[in-house]
Amino acid sequence: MKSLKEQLDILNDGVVDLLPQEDFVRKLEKSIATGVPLRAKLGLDPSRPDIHIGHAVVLNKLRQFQDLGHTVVLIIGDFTAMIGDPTGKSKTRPALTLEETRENGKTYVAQASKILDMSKTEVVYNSQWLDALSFRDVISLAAKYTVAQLLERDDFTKRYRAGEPISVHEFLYPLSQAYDSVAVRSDVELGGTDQKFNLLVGREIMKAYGQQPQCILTMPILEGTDGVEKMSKSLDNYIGLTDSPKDMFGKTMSIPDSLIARYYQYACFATAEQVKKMSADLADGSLHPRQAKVEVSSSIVDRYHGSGSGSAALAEFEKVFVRKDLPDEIEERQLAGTSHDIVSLLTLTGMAASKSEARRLVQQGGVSIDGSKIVDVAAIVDCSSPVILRVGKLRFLRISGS
RNA sequence: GGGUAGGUACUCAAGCGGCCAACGAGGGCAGACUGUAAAUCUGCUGACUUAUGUCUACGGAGGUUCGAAUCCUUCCCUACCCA
Repeated sequence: MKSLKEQLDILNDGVVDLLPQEDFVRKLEKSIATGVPLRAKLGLDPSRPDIHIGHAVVLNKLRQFQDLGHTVVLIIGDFTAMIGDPTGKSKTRPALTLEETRENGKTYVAQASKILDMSKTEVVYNSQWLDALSFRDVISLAAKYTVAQLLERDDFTKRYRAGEPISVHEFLYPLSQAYDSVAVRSDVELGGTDQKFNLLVGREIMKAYGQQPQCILTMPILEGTDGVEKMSKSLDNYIGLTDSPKDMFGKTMSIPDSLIARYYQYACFATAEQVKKMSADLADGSLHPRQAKVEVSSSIVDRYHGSGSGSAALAEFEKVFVRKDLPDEIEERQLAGTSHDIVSLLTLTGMAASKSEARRLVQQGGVSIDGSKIVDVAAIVDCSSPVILRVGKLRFLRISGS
């Protein structure tokens, strides 16, 4: 096992908060002395099963814990997902069935295993203990925290001031997450900076249940490919762990320059030194931003698709966007009939959502067949032999009629 | 329980009897420029056989009117104040 200082250096790297530091030092000392690994907790929301590289920021940190010999406890929030939306943001997020949450949980864990060492990972479902609580238990849990304390949470404060609704179960949400910490006897809970409040509630509640309170560790929230909003699937600015090498590469290339170093630091396995060097080189102009992005993109692709796949993705990228060639692989589509007007072709293939949209695309010059732009809305396309339909810059389809 | 202010397209937000498929902003899409960047600029952004056309839409259901997102009734939902 590494020394206290070595561990602290590694674990503090890149974090926003690790609180309280003294407490954490004490826990580490004890772990080193007794040889008992720390239990690092992460709660996962299985309402959406796809992990993106934004989630990976925290998972990377967990991996460091594992590499130092500690244990990771992944909690699948199946109970909470059954109840529904805790953020109040989307009123429509449907409550999931138990089966769905289990299924999502599995997918989630499978994706997480691309980063974590599963031999040092415990996976548990929080319905296991939350389902078992009686109403009396819930009240006694709720009695351990006050409304004023809950209202301290940033988004509650804002919504309350703005006169927006806050449901009681939303108050219960941080409490149940905190109870998870009690149930798994967490030593340290990780999360994005937006989780800070919830993690701290865990600390308080653990004390109230007579346990040693957990420490909390927060990691930055990675911005999505738009460079502004946090990465999320619903904003469609995410890079998924299961994205194809091509997409992964392309999406990473499209991030704004200001994010390059951040992605290098948090999405790749870059050391603090390397990040520093890249930032400096970018700043003094010795490294072209595009080149830096190529490095970051390849590194990300390599990481999730195996080494070598990054350079393959780069080659493909150069081909399509620099030399304007067609991509290697184009999705194929069989259609009945050998000639269609362009509008039906676009809607039949799903390249446009409606005929109006299809017309718009054509009128704006966004549609081409075999490389030549279609300008006439009423154009008839002969597809007795396969043709390449292109919409916008990125969407290709090979169509053959029959 | 009482009072007040509200519920408009993906989001925010105008409109308050015909000129409203509904101002504006954001987002999205397409085009120009580029490093597939970002920023910027231009256009589009309910659907339908593209038609000075039809249909569907302004919380739900009814009603008044030649005509309603706009007026009335009622129901549902939200916040705030009072109890």
